Amino acid sequence: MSASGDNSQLLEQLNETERQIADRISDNMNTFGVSSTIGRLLGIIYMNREPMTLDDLAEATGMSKTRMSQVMRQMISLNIAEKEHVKGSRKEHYNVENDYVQTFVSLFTTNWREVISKNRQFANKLQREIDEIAAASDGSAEVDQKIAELRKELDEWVAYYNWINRLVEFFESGDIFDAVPIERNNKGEDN
Amino acid sequence: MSASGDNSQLLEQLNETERQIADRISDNMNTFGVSSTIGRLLGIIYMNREPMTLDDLAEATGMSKTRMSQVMRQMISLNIAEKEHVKGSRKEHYNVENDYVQTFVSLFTTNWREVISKNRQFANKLQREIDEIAAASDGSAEVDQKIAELRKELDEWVAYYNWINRLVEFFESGDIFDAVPIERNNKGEDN
DNA sequence: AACTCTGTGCAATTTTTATTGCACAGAGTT
DNA sequence: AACTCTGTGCAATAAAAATTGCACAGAGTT
Repeated sequence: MSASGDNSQLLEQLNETERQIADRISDNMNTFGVSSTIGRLLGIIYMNREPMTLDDLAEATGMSKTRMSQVMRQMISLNIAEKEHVKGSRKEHYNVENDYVQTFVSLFTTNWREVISKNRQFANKLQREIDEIAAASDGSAEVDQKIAELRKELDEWVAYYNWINRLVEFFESGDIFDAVPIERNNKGEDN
Repeated sequence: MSASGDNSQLLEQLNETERQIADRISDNMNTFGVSSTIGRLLGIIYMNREPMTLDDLAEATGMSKTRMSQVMRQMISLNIAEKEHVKGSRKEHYNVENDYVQTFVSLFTTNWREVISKNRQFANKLQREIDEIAAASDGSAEVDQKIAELRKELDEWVAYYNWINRLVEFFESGDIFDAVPIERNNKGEDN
């Protein structure tokens, strides 16, 4: 019953809605402390449902191709995007994980693994330094007490990063989904 | 028998070590996407083991009191610091959670709760918009297919934030510690 | 009331981060 | 080989975030 003018107006509304979804994805990414353009590209590629080239992205965002290149590289190092070779095209295509939860897990584990690694190195260094100072100690109560304090601190530090380490493992192995399952198709479930 | 010169040199080394710990704490905070000064203050107050005033902090960091005020307010809103009234002093004192893991949990839950809230509002709005468009649909295959796509997207979105919501609950309730226990060294038996 | 602190709003400044434009290497094509 | 793309290094620029200095309100003190 409707004219084709209505049709194209509806389609425009639908596209606008898609754009809003992409924006929301982008906003979510901010919580991971990554640049907002990362979130934007993630949202765009996700909603596009097909891998995209740097030129596609530059056009979609209105930004420079150089920036697209920088951001995609960063996304790859965060494990939330990957290159995909499309035959017949010389351009690199980029695709993103299309599962929200999986993206969450990837970002979480990638970010924290890096921290764990640094923390471990630091704990080793701290251990050596404390031992060294202890060896040179003049035995005064003040020094000894401080050494004991630092030793305790070191213990807590080690316990901390070991915990994060196991936490990351818990996410990455998928065990998290036994404890906190993903409930799909449960309409109207809210609290 | 050591001279007092050795003693003060040792103490200086110990203080330097403490400073390194504070720095590491600060670096860890970056992963939560918060300003590095937040991490710095957290580290300083933590290692100080006593609540501190804005003036104390300004002196410890060499930064302005205004900035200290801004940062402490932010830390309080992130649930990782709190005001503490010290009698006999007119100044506000600030204290921080002294358990690394608990700080992690606080930041995690505070940050994501905010996202969940925004996502929930968004999902409701999206639902309404899709219904509205569907009601105005001209029944063309193209429009209907896109509407169906968006509906599916909405479902996934809802499943996603419901999952994060339950995840946050899992952390906040402490159930996470059944699944991933904190393994403390038996050395220091505090708490 | 007058006076003294203490914390913070606000605009200005500094520092950091994001973004671009250009050029050019390397790979693919003719 | 010469020629054409494609992605990226790099230095410059624009935008955003952090930081400061000043001023002033409100609360506590004399």
